[in-house]
Amino acid sequence: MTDPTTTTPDRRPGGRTARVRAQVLDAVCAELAENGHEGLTMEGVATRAGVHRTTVYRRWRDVGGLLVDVIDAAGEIDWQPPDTGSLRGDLTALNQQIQESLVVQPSLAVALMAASFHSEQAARAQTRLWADRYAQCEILVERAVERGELPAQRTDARSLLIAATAPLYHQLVLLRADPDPHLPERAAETAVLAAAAGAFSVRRRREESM
Amino acid sequence: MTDPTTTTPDRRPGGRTARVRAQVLDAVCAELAENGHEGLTMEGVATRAGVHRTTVYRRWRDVGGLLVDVIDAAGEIDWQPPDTGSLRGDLTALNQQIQESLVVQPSLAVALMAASFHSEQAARAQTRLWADRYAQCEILVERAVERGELPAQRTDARSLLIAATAPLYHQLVLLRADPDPHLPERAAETAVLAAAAGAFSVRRRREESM
DNA sequence: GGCCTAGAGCGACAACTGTCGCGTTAAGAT
DNA sequence: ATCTTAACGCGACAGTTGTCGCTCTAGGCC
Repeated sequence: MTDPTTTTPDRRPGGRTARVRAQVLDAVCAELAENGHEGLTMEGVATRAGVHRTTVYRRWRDVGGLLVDVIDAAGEIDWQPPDTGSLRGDLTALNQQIQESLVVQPSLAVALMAASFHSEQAARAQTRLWADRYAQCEILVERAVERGELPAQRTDARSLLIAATAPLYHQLVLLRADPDPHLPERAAETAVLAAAAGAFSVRRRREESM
Repeated sequence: MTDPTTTTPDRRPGGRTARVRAQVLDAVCAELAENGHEGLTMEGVATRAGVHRTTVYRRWRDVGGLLVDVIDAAGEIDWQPPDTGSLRGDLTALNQQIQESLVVQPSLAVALMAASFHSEQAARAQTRLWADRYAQCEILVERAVERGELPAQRTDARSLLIAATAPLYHQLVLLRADPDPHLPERAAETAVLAAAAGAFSVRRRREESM
């Protein structure tokens, strides 16, 4: 029945344990969505998951531990960057996805960001997730270069992506401005114009001091 | 001694009351700086301020109330946007100020941002402060137009400012990247290039759908 | 100087949070 | 089927947080 090559002398990750983990993580998301990151409490999660407080404390230690697990789980669902046929279209679509995730009520994304200030571990998990996503998105820039939309001169993909997406996060998360339906497109377009003007060309990296 | 025209029938804002307030607000900043937003507790503030717990609870209600007061106090110190003689220089200088405020350890700015997720009131106070600062900065753009650096065609100053500054906040606050000494200048330059390419011209506001 | 009272101090209290030791359940291996 | 023990359930516990009623101090006014 079990694979004889894999000896499991110690850990016991299946059955009840796995079920408890699933219940608890579901409960965390539900609580986050319902009460925001503020209302996320060990007690509440345990109760909603139908599990004893002590269990949650033992396995996840604190709220930060719960969030790490949730964030890591979010990183495991596979996500593909948009592919619309043009850089501007791709960035706009990407920004629209971002805007939606930040604007939807309740926003798990915002709750995770807010909550990741609570715990160093959660912050690191969050950082890892974002690094992955931005790395995945670099293909947008590569495709644009192949299509000839950007000069063959290599472009700093990451900077371009940050420039395109940062205004959304800034407006919606930090400045808490009302969502602007045109913002995704305008931010994307701004980045494309800047790229066309050579703002992200790698050659610029060599200091041309002010 | 007291001004006879100002009748103070109810409130009693002077003397001990004012002293207590000053002690408490100082204590909040000290605690924020020392233990981060995480270690900010009513108890700790009261103790450090040499004041009884109940007093803090009564006057500020909760941590959010304390932060509102601190943020509002920060808004009262008068701040002037840089004036270097060129748009690129101004934005670079602005970004350098931002980067420094975010990177310095401990960063009161980061602590306030993180903490403003705790309380709706603190978040609003924070939003007000930022709105003020960005409004003040619009003069950078006006001066650039007067100098002929930007087309006379009106430019959306706020969008330009956001585009120039957002990458800093995004990298340092949300992505938690290591500070890049060139980032302030590069982000400023990117915004200037985009502006020169017409990315923020008001005419664009009329929808040219994708 | 003396009076009035806003606001601070104080201690007691209930509610909540996190920890611990021990008994029970069921996953995994034979 | 049976055994071993990882992981969960449980109740008890100390420490912390926020509230309340009361007393006392000192600011503002005469």
